[in-house]
Amino acid sequence: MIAIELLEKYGAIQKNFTKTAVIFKEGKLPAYYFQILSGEVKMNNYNDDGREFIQGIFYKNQSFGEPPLFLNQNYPASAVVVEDAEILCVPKESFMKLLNENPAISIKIIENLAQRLYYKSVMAAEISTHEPEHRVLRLIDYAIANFNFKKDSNGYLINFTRQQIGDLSGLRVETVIRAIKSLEKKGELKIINRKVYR
Amino acid sequence: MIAIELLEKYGAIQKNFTKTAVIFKEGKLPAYYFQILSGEVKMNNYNDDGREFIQGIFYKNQSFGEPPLFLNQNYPASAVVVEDAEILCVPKESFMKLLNENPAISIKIIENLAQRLYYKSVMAAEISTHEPEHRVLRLIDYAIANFNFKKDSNGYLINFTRQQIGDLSGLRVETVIRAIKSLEKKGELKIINRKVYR
DNA sequence: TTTGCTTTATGATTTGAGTCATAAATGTGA
DNA sequence: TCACATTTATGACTCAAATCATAAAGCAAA
Repeated sequence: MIAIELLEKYGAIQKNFTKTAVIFKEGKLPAYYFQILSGEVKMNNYNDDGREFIQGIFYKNQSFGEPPLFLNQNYPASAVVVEDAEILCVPKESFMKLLNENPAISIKIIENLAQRLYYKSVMAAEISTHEPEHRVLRLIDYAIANFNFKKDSNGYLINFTRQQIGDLSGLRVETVIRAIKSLEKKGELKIINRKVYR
Repeated sequence: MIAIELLEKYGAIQKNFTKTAVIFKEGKLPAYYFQILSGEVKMNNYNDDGREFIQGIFYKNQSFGEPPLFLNQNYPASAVVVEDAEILCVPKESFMKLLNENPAISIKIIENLAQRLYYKSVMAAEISTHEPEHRVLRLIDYAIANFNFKKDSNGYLINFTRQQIGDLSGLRVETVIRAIKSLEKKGELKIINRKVYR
């Protein structure tokens, strides 16, 4: 997260998007640095038969879509608004200027990218070698550690739908539902009127 | 890749490792920045029943294992020598000093991490939503674009064993062998005395 | 409050990658 | 050159997750 004043100094403009709006499309060239002021954004892919994979979900104060920006490559995934969002957009050229003139920001960016790589590494190993229950549990634990899920007397409320968990972990909804039920039986998590707690 | 002279200025020492040596273990805290002078290194995980997943393979002039270094987190995977390797190691503290005193290097690091995130994004989507042939082909194409595989009249020689392709794409050897055979039939690649060309 | 959409849920069936067994070709080191 | 490990290869069988079908609960908006 970069200070809003700094972004504004480099020509950031605010854009507002409503639910389901597409911020950018897979395959397009990046033109902006994006930082979320409010709302929720996901990055996703679709395979040939329309099956979705969610690369990540991003919230207030988080940025997204930087890697292709730094590499001058096409976006490997699309960005879609999940909850109405206000987003600061800094044009590529001025963002690069910002970086060059503010070395401390580079370190922030490095930490941010490192964090996301870490997540991808863990999930890659999960997805390719572990069974569904393990995958679901790991995803939930990662989400607790990284998103600000609310904690109450039942534990952390996992603010994902079963479908989202599936799309993040490469499983089908039904499989996620069954995995969650089974994990509940094993005492790994709780289901209280359809909401998942851990 | 950071200039060797610069690394030496910040106290880099060279260590030599032989095939199968473990440079660091999953779960340990990072203490060094590593850059390869010669040889080949893989980063990998094992799941509970001993199945391997290869996070990435690294060659001359490449660095590896930085994300946890920047985050003060445990390594999410181990680093194992694939071909005898000479490696420059810079102690964490002096590497951080190097970064602070050389802002241009930060940009390099950012580009490097961005590149790896890009790969992980593509492979994550592949692994979780595509069939084996697609996964194998994408991995091969990525490898051609990023490693210096040799090109001759038959095309690029894919310098991976079937097992390595499997461990990188989350498939079993037999499945990879069958996928490659089928891709050959479809004309997507060639097999010339057991070697894969594309 | 009615209508329609999303989310959770469950059972039956299918299927494709994993598993197992086996072997030949190749490479490596003693 | 011999012994052993690695890599590629193929066929038969298994099984777990995907698929398909269906439905009820919840929610959102008209």
